[in-house]
Amino acid sequence: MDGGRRGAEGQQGQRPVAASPLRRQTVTAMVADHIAGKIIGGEYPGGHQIRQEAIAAELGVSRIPVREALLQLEADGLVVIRTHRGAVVSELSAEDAVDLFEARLQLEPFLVGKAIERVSDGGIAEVETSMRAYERAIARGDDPKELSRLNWAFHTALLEPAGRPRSMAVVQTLFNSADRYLRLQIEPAKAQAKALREHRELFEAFRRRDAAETARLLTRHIADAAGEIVAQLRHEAAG
Amino acid sequence: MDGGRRGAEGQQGQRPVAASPLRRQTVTAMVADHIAGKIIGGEYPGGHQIRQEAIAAELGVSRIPVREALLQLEADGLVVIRTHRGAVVSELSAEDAVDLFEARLQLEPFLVGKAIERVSDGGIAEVETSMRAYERAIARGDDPKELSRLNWAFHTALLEPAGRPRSMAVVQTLFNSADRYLRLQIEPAKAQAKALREHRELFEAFRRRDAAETARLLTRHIADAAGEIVAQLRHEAAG
DNA sequence: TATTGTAAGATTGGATCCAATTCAGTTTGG
DNA sequence: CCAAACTGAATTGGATCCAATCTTACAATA
Repeated sequence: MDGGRRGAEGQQGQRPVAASPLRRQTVTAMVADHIAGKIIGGEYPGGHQIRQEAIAAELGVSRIPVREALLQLEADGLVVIRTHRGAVVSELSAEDAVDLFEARLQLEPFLVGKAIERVSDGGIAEVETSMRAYERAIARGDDPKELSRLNWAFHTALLEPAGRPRSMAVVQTLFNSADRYLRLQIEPAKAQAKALREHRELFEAFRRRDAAETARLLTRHIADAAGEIVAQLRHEAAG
Repeated sequence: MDGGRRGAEGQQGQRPVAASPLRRQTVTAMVADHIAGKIIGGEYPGGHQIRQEAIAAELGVSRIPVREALLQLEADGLVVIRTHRGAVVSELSAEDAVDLFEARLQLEPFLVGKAIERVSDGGIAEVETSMRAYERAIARGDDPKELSRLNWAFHTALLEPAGRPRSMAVVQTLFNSADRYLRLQIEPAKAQAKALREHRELFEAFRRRDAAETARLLTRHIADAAGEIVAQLRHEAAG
């Protein structure tokens, strides 16, 4: 969800402790997180015009960090900037969704295979941890934004052991660009139960270090989500 | 090579013609192109510190557009920015090269397959055009930067008909990040002859709309380049 | 009426100036 | 003699102000 924004050096310990434990955060990074949150949370829908002055006033900063934040968000695929016309929350056509998901389908199964080749027991434990966190969040009925974050954390845990940071960054961007549309699909209880079951199957195969099976499950997992999102987008476009 | 920088609305007709044909270019875009050129051309080697003030003075602009240009270049993978520490031309380890090229190996053969499904006769003609432009440039002995640009134009022509702009953007970024290291490999006459032969084979298979063969050739083409670059990087790291 | 031209307001792009952080060299205390 | 603390310049991050561009509404003309 974060996209690797720099500036935050760790958790943000809210309280003003003495000898403040490194809560250094550049204003640009704060603004970027703020806007990204609104977009991912659906508060700024696709097509929404983002006015620099409005954001600046809202956060009590100047327009400079807002502009630089928008540039980063454009790199993450969340907004589109046109010269002298400002930033608009990027919209996703059905074709774009197919585009993004098929790219993920090429990359993620491959990466998970590499991950299984190299993963340590600790890495497997981390996958289990993030899976359980996701399950707990569903049980608690957490909001979609949090669910999305944890869903992505699970995917990250699966792929991270591959040791391919550049590919991971690409996959992250692809995910970010479609993320908020997945939110609609992940809400219904039925879809949640399905995602949960698929995550468990994935983890089981991963734990057994069964590369072929894991790749197959991951492919199906992504393709399923893609199918539903594309159907939804086509439906919206028609209606 | 461009990465889709905005601001240029067409060719830049140098002369100050009456009714100037839309030579509008934002300063940020100019600066970004300038720095990108230096990096790709090898003038700024990996690890080189980029000082905002120096660039600003050199181009006679303020530091604001320089900073924003650097943000765009970071998205293109050409520089790395660390808070309060400025931008450094990104370096490529052998592991990074493997990372980048294997990602391309997942995406490009897939995309060329899609391209063949959908390509028109005009699209095939464009591939031939860009291939011939590359051949002429080699015959003329053009500089490595120009060769790199034309090599990429050929790849673009092969993949563009797939109609997958998001995937294309990803591939472009992956290419940009390794591009300038390929320069070293592309210079020797022997390597040039090989690249040229492979391009011809690719075009032939593409023209026949032989998806399987084209994908196979493209895979080998990319893998070959990857192998040489990785070997070179390992050599440098050792020596 | 449809189209073109024009002017005012809104909005973004860029320059200049100030603040915060980093870094290199030096000093100080052990 | 070395490590830690300090001091200054160098450098980046951010605020304020000005310029360039776009948008919208309205008027003029065919």
